[in-house]
Amino acid sequence: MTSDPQSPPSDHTSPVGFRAHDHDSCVETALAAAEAQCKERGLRMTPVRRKVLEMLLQEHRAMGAYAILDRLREAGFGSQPPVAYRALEFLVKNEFAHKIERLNAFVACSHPGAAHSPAFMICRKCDAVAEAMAATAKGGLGAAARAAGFEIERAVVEAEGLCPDCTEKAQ
Amino acid sequence: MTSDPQSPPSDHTSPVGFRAHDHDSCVETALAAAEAQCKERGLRMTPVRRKVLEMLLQEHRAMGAYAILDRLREAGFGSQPPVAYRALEFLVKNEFAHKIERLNAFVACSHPGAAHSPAFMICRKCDAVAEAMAATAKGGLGAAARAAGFEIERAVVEAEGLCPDCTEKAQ
DNA sequence: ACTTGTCATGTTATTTTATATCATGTATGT
DNA sequence: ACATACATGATATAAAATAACATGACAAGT
Ligand SMILES: [Zn+2]
Ligand SMILES: [Zn+2]
Ligand SMILES: [Zn+2]
Ligand SMILES: [Zn+2]
Repeated sequence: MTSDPQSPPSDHTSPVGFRAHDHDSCVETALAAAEAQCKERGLRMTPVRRKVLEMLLQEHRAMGAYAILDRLREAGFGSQPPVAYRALEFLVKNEFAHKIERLNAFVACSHPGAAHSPAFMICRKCDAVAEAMAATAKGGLGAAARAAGFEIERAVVEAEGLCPDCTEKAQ
Repeated sequence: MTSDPQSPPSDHTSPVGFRAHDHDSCVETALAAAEAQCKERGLRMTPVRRKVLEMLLQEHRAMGAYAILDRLREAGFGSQPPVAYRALEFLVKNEFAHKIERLNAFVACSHPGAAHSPAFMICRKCDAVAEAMAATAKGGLGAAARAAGFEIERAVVEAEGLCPDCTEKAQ
C-alpha cells in the first residue's frame, strides 16, 4: 500500500515526520531493523506485533488502539482490545513505538535501536507526528529537577502545533 | 473548610516543588489570587469551580476527575461526570489548573497569573507533582522545530521519577 | 417588572480508552 | 516427549471522557 507513489528520490532526512521521503523503503528498512533487534535481544517479533508495527510505520502518524484493532480484525487477527494493547505494550516497552499521551495514541519510533528519550511534534491539523531526540537531562527542566532533588527517570515531551504543510495551506 | 482540623503547626509537608511549606496559607493565597484574576478578566468563579480549585490546591498532587467528582458529591454538588469535567475545563482553560496527560489527572497551577508553559515533575511513588517553568522555545526541541518548519503552539513536558522524599526512603 | 440572551448546572445516556481474568495455544530447552 | 515460559484469544469490566438536552441563574436592555 503506497501512500505516495511518486515521492521525491532521496530526501530521507532527519525529522522524518514532515519531510517527503521514500516511504515504502522507509517502512521496509524499519521493519527489518526491528526484526534484527529482536533477534539480537531475544525478543519475539510475532505476526500480530509485526503487523501492528507495520501499520504504524505505514501511517506515519499517531493511531489509536481501536483503529489499530479494526485493522487487525480486517487482517484476520483477534478482534478484542487486549490483542491490540498487548502488541502495543510490547512495541512500546522495547522502544519500537511510542505512546503519545496527549492523543492516547501510538506512533512508530523514528530512531529504533538508539536508546533515547523522544520529543514529539504533533500537527493539530493533520495529526502527523515527527520525533526528535530530547535532551531532558540538560535544559531548564534538568536544572530545575536537580535543584529540587528530583530524579528524572523518564520524560514525556509533546509539542502541539502546525506542521510545515499545514502552515503553508493556512496562508 | 480545612480538610485536617488539627493539622500540626508546621509539618504540613505536602510538596510544593517537594518543599515543606505553610499549606493552609498557600491554599488561601492561591484561591484569593484566582478570585482576583477572575474579577479582572470577567470570568465567573462559581461555587463548583472554586470547590474544585480548592481541592486541587489542598491536595497539591494530581487528582483524577472521578476522585474530584466523589468529593463534589460529598460536598453536595452534582454527582455526574460533566460536573467535574466542566469545572476542570474552566480551570485548565484559564490556567488555574493543568492536566497531567500521563496520569489523566489534574493539578492546581503553581504560577497562577503568569502566562506560562509548564513542565512537571511527577513522583511515581507518591504522586506528588511539582511545576516548573519550561522554556520550550529554547532547548533542543525548539531548535528541532525550527529546523523542521514546525510551529510550536503548546507543549506538554512531564518528567516522571522519584521525589526527594521517596528517594530518601528508598535507601 | 418583563423580556431576552448568555452562561452555568444538572441529568441521562453513550462513547472511548484501558485492564483483569481465564482458557488455550505455541515456541523452546531438556 | 515433557516442562516451562511466553503469546494469543475471548469474556467481562473498569476508567476516562463526551454528547445531548432540560433547567436554572443572572445580567442588560426595555
Ligand atoms: Zn523513538
Ligand atoms: Zn499538518
Ligand atoms: Zn501553571
Ligand atoms: Zn514521592
